[in-house]
Order: sequence, then structure tokens, then C-alpha cells
Amino acid sequence: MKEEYIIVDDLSSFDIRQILDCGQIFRYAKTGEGEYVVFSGSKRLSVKQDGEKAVICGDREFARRFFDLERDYGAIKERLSGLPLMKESIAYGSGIRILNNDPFEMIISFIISANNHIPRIKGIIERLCNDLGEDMGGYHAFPAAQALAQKDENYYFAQGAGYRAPYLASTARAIAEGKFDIDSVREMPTPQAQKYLTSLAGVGPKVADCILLFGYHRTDVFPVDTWIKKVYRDLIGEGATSAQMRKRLIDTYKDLAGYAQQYLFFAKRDNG
DNA sequence: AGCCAGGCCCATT
DNA sequence: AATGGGCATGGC
Repeated sequence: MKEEYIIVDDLSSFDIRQILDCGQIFRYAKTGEGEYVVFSGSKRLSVKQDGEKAVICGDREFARRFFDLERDYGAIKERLSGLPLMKESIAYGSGIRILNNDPFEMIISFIISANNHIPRIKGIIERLCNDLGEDMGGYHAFPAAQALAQKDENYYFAQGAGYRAPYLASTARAIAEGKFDIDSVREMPTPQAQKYLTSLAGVGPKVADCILLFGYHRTDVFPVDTWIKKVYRDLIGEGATSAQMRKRLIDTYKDLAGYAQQYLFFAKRDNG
């Protein structure tokens, strides 16, 4: 297999550390200073970044889409910078990009993420991949729905999924049996897509928004988690429910809400 | 040691 | 429609 790579020489909107650490992906590892390996579905990419450029090794066409390289993040940040709360968080996470990750992987991963710690989420997902994912020669793919559907909730308990175990078994089965059609989500307006996704066990409003944002690049959503609640309380005030926060934040940032959410989330969680 | 984590489900009101 | 208790696990 020939060695393919992409060079990103404009780093004004590309920082691999920020892209990976902003909470949108769980399968990656730091392999050195400015060096990372990243997994999505059955793919593996490696990235080396210094002060001048980033080099992405792996399937070029896949990488271009995965890292959302066609999109003008300068223009997005320019538009957002005039809106409330944005200036400082954009300055802090100026190299963030929203990945185009695999929808099924996002569904399973964010079910596991509910009320959980990121290091533990990573561990559970890694165990599932090693155990049930196709051996790609040196690493394992994310497991197919059919592989996950063959396991029952006892298995997921044993992998450390806790009370999410039955959700994983149920959702994997629904998808493997074709009762839930992952591709049909693409055709749905966002509210309908959210409603459809929440029909899956373990998927509520927040997890659905994460799936839509990271798996379908639907940016008119705003996942409200504990970190966003902290931001909201600090900057706006007490008393609002998650649904009220979500509505107000989408009203504020509109079609760019998903981007705004990542800048706010990362600045709060990474920087405090 | 106890609090908390990228919340959801379900019973109750 | 809205609210609140319960929940497995392990990092800190």
C-alpha cells in the first residue's frame, strides 16, 4: 500500500491537539510530541503537527472529509465572533474543527458517554473494539452493528458499561435488524432526526445532539451537558433547564450552534 | 472518602 | 409537559 499523506500548511484553523481533545472523539492516542494516531470506523490516520504544518498520513480522500478540510473555519469564526460569549472561547480553541465521524460509532460511543468520565468512556470503547472489531492488521475497526448485536447486556456489563449495558444491547440489535435506519437520518430535518434518534434506547436529547453534530455534521444543534451547564450558570444565570438552555443557545447561534458549542465546551473543560 | 462524569429511563404530578 | 429519583463504574 502506497504511503498517502496530506500537508496542512495553514494552521490558523487546525490544531490536532484541540481537535482531538475537544470531546468529539474517543478513539485516539498521543504517540509523541505533536504526534497522534486517530481511529474512525475501520480507518486509521496518523497526524504530526509542529509550529509550521500538520502532516496527516493515511487515506487522503477519507482524511480530507474526516477532518472537514474543505470547510472555511475562518469564515465560521468570523461570523461567530460577533455573537455572545464567543470571542474568548474562539481565541482559546481556534484550531478546533468538527470531525465527520462514523454515525454508528457515534451512536454507540455517546450512549456510553452518558453520565460518565471521558477516560472511562475511552476504555470501554477500546475494549469493545479489541474484542469485537475487525482486525485491520495492527489495530481493530469499530465493531459492526451485527457484531455488537450478537452480545447481550451481560456482556456489556462485563465490559464495564454499567447501567448502559441494556441500552447498548437493545440499540445494536435495532440497527443490526434494520429496525432503525442510520442512513435515513441524513434526509430528515433536524427536529425529526432528533426525535428519531431518541427512539433508540440510551439516546436522549443530549446524546442525539452529539450524534447529529459529530456523525452527521448537523450544526444547528447544541448538546447541553454538565460543562455547558457550568458555562451557562457562570455567564447567564441559574434556573434554566437543559431544554431551555438548548433553545436559547440555538436561538443565539442558529445554524452555527454546533460550532459555538464546541468552542464553549473546550474552553471550559480544557481551561476551566 | 466522597463527589462527579459530554444523561437517560421511568414513575409521578 | 414537567419534574425528580435511581442508576454502575471508576478517576480524581
